[in-house]
Amino acid sequence: MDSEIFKRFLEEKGQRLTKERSVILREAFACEGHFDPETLYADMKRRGMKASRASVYRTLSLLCECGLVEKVSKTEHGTIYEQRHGRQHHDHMVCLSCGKVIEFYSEHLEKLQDAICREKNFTGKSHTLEIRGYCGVCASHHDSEGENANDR
Amino acid sequence: MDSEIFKRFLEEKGQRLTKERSVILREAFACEGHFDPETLYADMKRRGMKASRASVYRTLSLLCECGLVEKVSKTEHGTIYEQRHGRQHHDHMVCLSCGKVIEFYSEHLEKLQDAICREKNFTGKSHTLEIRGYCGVCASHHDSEGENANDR
DNA sequence: ATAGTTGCAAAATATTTGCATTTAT
DNA sequence: ATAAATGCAAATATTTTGCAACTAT
Repeated sequence: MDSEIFKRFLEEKGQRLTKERSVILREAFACEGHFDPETLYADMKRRGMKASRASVYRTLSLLCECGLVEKVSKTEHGTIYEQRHGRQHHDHMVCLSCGKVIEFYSEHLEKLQDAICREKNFTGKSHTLEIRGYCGVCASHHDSEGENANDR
Repeated sequence: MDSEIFKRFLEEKGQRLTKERSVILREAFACEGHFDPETLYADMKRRGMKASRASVYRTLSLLCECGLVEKVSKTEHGTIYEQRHGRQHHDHMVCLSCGKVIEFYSEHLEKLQDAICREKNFTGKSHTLEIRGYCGVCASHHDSEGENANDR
């Protein structure tokens, strides 16, 4: 179980798995995807669980440290985290027309990135690859329209 | 010239290319790579050019709007921008510790993405790949310590 | 005169930290 | 009794915004 992993991690540092930390861990893992500290805090409050905003931030740091959670990116609306335990890595294709998200994974792609990191003397910890374009369905309807110029 | 593009863009909106905006544009294009608003502002001041911090932020927004500059990512140390005009596509590595951005380009990587798209029947138009981790300098400090990327 | 721009200082946002109090062992 | 954790409020850091003064047409 995830809380066991966290507990062991904390004990190794002479720290404790408190009620508050358990609650925050549970919340983080409840949303099987991405989350940000404020939303997590709000959801927690709404459900009547008690832990302060400061504890949310402090606990998320710890969860990152032990690898159960990972900082994915920073946006206008704050840092985005995702729970990492038991989830396999994948990348995304996003359809510019219908918004569909296609997940994919390529071993070859991963290896290639490792090689590039080595070449640049960079210790890669995670990555995000988003390919924007048109899914099969939309691509066929697409020939005519003028579309947005968000290309790179 | 870049300032011509900017000027035309502004005039189309009924706005003006002021001295301050010119200075900021010049600064942004002076550093042939990445920059953040604070550094740009500091450099500008150091060189004795006059424009307020507020104008820096306001002008960077405009430059993004017209495509001469692009927001690359947000780090602990602020938003990173890069100048886009006449520059070829590349991807990024971002150091989680010091915020440094390393550019890279791999033909192989591009080809591989094309192949994956074909496989998924997806028509790729553009992509963003960000590899997060630790640059050579930070990685070495990182081994010894207890894994804390919160250096200030 | 008018519409746009500037700089400043205050506000907004997100996150971190100092500290007195509380909690677990 | 001791070490650690909590909540709060204040502090930071980055960015945005309101507004009075300024500038170009």
